[in-house]
Amino acid sequence: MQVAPATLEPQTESLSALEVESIELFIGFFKLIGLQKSVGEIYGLLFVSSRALAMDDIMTRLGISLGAASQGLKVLRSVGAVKSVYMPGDRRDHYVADLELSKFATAFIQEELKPRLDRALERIGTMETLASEMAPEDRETAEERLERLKHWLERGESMLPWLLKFLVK
Amino acid sequence: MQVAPATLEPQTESLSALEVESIELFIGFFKLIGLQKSVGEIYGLLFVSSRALAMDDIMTRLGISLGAASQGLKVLRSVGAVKSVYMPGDRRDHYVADLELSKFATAFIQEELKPRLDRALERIGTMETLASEMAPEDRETAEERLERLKHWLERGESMLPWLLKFLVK
DNA sequence: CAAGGCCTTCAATAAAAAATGAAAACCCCG
DNA sequence: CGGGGTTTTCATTTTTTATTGAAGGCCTTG
Repeated sequence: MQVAPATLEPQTESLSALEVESIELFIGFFKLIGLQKSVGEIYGLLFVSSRALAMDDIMTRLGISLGAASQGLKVLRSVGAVKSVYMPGDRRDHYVADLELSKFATAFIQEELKPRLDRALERIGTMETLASEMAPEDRETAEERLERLKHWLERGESMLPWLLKFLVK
Repeated sequence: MQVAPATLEPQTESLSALEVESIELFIGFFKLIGLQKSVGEIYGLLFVSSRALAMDDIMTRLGISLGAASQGLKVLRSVGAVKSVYMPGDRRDHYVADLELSKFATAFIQEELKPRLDRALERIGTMETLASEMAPEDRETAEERLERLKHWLERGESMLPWLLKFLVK
């Protein structure tokens, strides 16, 4: 009968100091643009890896579950932050980090920021209608403020194309 | 003896359609820059209010707790999104929304984005040292990628002053 | 300087978000 | 097709984050 290992810890092959730094860096970054920890972990690991990793490697090295790895990779693929490469003689997908960092910013701007600005501007239209039906003294305040907010949002929106151009290469 | 009200619901004076729209709009916005729901609610309410509101009013109208109102106002004061005005004959503080919307963007950039970029650039310094001690084939990959990341971050950082100038007024 | 209204704090609770892993689906290749 | 390796899905559990409200501090006022 086989004896149990000396410790009860999950046997994650330990990460190098470089990997740890990279992972922490990208966790922080990705959180900022609304992506979760496990997504940042995976990208951080791949970023400093000189070879492509299979999902299995990722789970083991990071000590995360199968589901988390699968979902994390799905997100990373969807924003183009990761691509799979063919490995002869291995049926598993292997992933490498896409180094075009601007993709994250682009995805964030186009998928988070822009839609939110559009939605807000629509909503202001609704609010202008509602405000127009109010008692005069309240109406004036509301209309002035809505106008102001609208201007500011439009200004923000007008900046996005420029911002994109600046960030992409 | 006074009879109890007919319903058991908390007697939040109901919000107008305009207020609801405003609140939803700012909840969304504030979430984007990492502020919580109750903070957005309070600002949204104040934004369309033509008179200053006491903390008590805010709690009642929004149906949130004393603590949430207090903490929400604290956050809003700290980013300058709200200011208190003096109301003769009333000991309570009364709040109005500061309409300088750019303050939110500015606070976000200076208190969230900038520090994070600085921290990331520091970290890259550490990583470069770590990379230089690696085996040649891995070292080369790591160094190239770190260089690339560094460039991109520096580029981002260089954009911040411009962005601030654009957003403020 | 005491009483009471107003506000803040913070430990406890509730709500929301993320991670887990078993079950099902999806492939290849033979 | 059929078996087995690989991946996805999703109900459950865990973790994280936000909210609550009682206790206590701070003022103002009488």
